[in-house]
Amino acid sequence: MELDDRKKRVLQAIVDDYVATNEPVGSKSLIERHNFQVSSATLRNDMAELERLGFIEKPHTSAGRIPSDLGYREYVDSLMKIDTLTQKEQQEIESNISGTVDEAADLIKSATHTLSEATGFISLSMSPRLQKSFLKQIKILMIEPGKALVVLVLSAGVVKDKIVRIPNFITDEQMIKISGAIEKNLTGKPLDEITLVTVETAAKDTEIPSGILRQVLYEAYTAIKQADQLSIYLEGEHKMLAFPDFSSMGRARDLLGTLSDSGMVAGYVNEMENQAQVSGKKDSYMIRIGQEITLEGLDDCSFITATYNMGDTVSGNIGVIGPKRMDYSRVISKMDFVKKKLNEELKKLT
Amino acid sequence: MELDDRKKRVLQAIVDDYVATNEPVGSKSLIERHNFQVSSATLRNDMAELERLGFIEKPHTSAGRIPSDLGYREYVDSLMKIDTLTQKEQQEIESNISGTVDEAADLIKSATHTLSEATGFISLSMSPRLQKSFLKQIKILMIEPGKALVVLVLSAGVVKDKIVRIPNFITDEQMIKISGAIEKNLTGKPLDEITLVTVETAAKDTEIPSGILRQVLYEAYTAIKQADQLSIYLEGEHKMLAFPDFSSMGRARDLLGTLSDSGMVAGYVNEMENQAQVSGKKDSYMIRIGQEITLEGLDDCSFITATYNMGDTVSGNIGVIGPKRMDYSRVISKMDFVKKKLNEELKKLT
DNA sequence: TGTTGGCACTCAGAAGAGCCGAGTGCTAAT
DNA sequence: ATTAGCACTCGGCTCTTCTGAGTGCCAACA
Repeated sequence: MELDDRKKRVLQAIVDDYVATNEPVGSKSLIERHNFQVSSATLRNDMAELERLGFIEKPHTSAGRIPSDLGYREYVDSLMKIDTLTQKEQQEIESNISGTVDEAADLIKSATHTLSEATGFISLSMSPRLQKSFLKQIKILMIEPGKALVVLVLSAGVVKDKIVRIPNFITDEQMIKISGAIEKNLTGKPLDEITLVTVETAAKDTEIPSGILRQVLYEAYTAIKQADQLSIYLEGEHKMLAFPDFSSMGRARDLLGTLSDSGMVAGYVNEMENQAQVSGKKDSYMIRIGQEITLEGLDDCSFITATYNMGDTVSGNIGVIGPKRMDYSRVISKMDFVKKKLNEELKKLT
Repeated sequence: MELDDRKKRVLQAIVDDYVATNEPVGSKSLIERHNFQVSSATLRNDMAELERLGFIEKPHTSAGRIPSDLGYREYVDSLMKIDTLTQKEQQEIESNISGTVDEAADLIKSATHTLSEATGFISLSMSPRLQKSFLKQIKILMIEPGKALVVLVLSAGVVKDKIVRIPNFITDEQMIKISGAIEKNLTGKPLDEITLVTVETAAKDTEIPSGILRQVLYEAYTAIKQADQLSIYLEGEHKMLAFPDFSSMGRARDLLGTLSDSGMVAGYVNEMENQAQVSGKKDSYMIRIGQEITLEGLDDCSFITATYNMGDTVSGNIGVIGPKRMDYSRVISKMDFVKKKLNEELKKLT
């Protein structure tokens, strides 16, 4: 069922007006604000049709119409055109993201912050998926008898460390040997190709008794495996309280409650990313609207994400969560620009 | 002006009832719930007196009384008695905090989480104040030409690292020399005694050209200085939305907005800690009620903190932020127990 | 002097009535 | 297919009234 041109314009106008005013929009106000060359009665017919098709709905009999989830979906898929940012908007974002930061994590955080500031909504970032990054260096440093520090330097400028317990009687010299052997054999390997076996084989030509060795290697292995754990960072949650859409408090609580479970949110972002990969995404962004979001309490939200890249093989996500009654075009263009800048800056770190 | 015994009981009863019901409490309901051996008229006289003294107030003429900030203050200072936790409550906390964690930061986080769960309020923790910790190890590892990693191992099991830029042409051998020299001379020094001069002198007997050396040392120095930056961790913000005390949305937004500025909150916690030190605190906790809190939007909250210890010289804070209409005794006893457990576990890491 | 019963008074909040007006669907004419 | 016209709907605003918990105060009492 294809919408004719005018109906498309009507839907578009309804979304635009509703986003701008937060009031159900009626046929008459539609005529006033947009110059349709027809009468309000005609629009009423169109609106009845749009409602029958599920694109709009009315909160109650005597009110105007508001877009349904499907309506928003149609809007973002085929009706809206993405704006370009003004010089000033670009500058504001640019000046916040670029700078003299040497750690990728800081850069990503500052991009997240900028994104929340620029949109006025909740922003988030996922840490890079490091399974595909490779080990540039690995060192095991003795801290004190029984305790050592595993330091991993990964491609794309990421460093991870972990304190591990080791047998008490291992000496500095032994540890240097082990560390050297592991480093020699694992450097250059992608994280997801490193298994416990790989690690154990890596150190087999040291002449350390295998009992001792095993435990150290096991700890080194877990440190490596922990390095690619995903983490999520959220910012600007409180901004949602400013929107009338969440004035009911119960809704606000559900929303913030769900978001406080960062594991769950991270999982959901991952899912979005995966689905986009499978379906051969054509857009630079992924978007979920209202009930499409399976997280509890986000029924009145839209969730927009994009993918940033760190080197050739490693990527992560940034995203925005806002009321589904949002200016999609503005948000998407801002997110896109933030992503672009972030990619550029990340490249400089490589 | 000392309160006589009955007036004390009245104030106590008012606080208790108001905390339990969130309704202004009147003379009659006071008689019903507590067995005062006098009539409601007598209590009315007492209440008038308490109001004159500023301990209680009425929201409007025809309502009961609610405690004022001063009333709560009197309550926590001299009226309440701290409960002891039940076996079950203790176990719940214990099982969450102890465990096999090797990093102090993780331990503190899990204590914070437990604290929020146990109280139902916002909890927070400050990272340990590391100025007084001493350097156990410092290593500078080459990552690639122009880039190095400074790794600091501090007393009390804290590790910090920082990627720094260095002159391109420094060789591995040179770096090992520099690293060794710094380590030899700085190990064992408290962070706050290390200055740029200390660092520069530490490496002066390497035979590296001083131009090159200077930059590396400067970077090492900033890495050290960055290590003791305070950070704050907050959890459970959304829980506040459940309380009728914050149902006005505007208040909720102000509260969460203020809390999202972590630097500001950290500064305030610091201030509380310092004032407690100066005034020779006698309690194991610090408490600020309502308007006593200078942070914007926390007028309806109480802010309770305690100090945890990591070794002899290093300490940090944990705390709870809840509605000032809270069960102080319960919260304080829980926080105290969490702190105790946290201290025990931290000790194990040393 | 502290305590009590009694009484007039207050006032927030709930409940109900009425109105307004933006918006709708439908019909008949163009 | 479009339009004018019209009867109808109903959320939300205002206004009023009512209710009841709670108060302050006074005069009597122990």
